[in-house]
Amino acid sequence: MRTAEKAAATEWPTPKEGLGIGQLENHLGYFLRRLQIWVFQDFIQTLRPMKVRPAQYSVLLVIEANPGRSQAAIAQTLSIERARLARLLHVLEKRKWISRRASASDARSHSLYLTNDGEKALTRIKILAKRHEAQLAGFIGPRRRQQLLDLLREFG
Amino acid sequence: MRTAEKAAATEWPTPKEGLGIGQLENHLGYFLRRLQIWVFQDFIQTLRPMKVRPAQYSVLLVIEANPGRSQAAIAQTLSIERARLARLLHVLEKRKWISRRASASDARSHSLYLTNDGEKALTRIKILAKRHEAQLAGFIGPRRRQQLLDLLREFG
DNA sequence: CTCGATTGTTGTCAATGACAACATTGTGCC
DNA sequence: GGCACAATGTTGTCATTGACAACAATCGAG
Repeated sequence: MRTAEKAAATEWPTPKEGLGIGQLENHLGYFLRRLQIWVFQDFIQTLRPMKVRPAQYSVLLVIEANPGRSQAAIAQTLSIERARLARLLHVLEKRKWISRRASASDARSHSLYLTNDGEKALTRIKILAKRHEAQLAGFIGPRRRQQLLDLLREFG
Repeated sequence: MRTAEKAAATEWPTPKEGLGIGQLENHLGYFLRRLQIWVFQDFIQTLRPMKVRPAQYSVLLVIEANPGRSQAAIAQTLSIERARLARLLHVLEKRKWISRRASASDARSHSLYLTNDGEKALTRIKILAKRHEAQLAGFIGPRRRQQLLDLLREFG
């Protein structure tokens, strides 16, 4: 039993082609990262016509879903640092996709909105994002994609 | 039916506390990245006593599982660029954890091995890594962790 | 042998996350 | 009202990571 335990814990199948990954097989983070990299790569490629990166896209969607909120609120929602969000917004503002207005209730904060240009752009962006999601479903299978989404969504 | 479709596609629950994330709810990449960041953060924190980062850890495990292989083979296995792996190995070599020997069959390539120090360090590293994985199971639940692992492992 | 491919290395650039400092403004407390 | 402390947005800096290009040395096919 002791030897069986040891064997079960240390032996890993070495595929004929390529190398084995050893105990990485037991690490969720490894596979999580590999898939995440694939997903982001595909997203960047698919969204290249609009030159939108994942972080920018997430900011646009959250502003769309919560117009008029402050940068701090957006940053907290997306777990982005305020400093980083400020720079992201600077780019989006230069592209005329968002506008910062002075908040009526708090002179420190800015209220964030999509501009008309931003809404138009987001419409096109969403079409590409949908295509990306379809490609992802093709890569890992629609069923597995939904299972992963359900599992991960529960503690966003 | 048309209105129902539209409602199902555009309305999102806005939680009482915090902001909604809009159509990000439908993007696997978003949740994938959030969990991956949590996992890596916890890994880095837990492994801090050994000052090992995820990439270094993965390299050590793959060398352990495939001693004597070339940098190109390791890089391909982990989908790391040769350039990046070279710099990673420089650090590991300075810490006396790995050794590069001239390959007998190919003068261009190096054969990679763990040193005795490297094996000893890896033993301690694995203990911390196991602790990290336990913490992850505590965070998302052991059952969900296993489900995610099974789902993700199928197309490493 | 010659030409193209492979291997390891170095340099550079962009994106990202982390931290610190700062001016401005809000809030709680006396 | 006045004061200390917190929050907000901004800028600067640093480290990590991935991507790409160039290079010398070497291999392999023809």
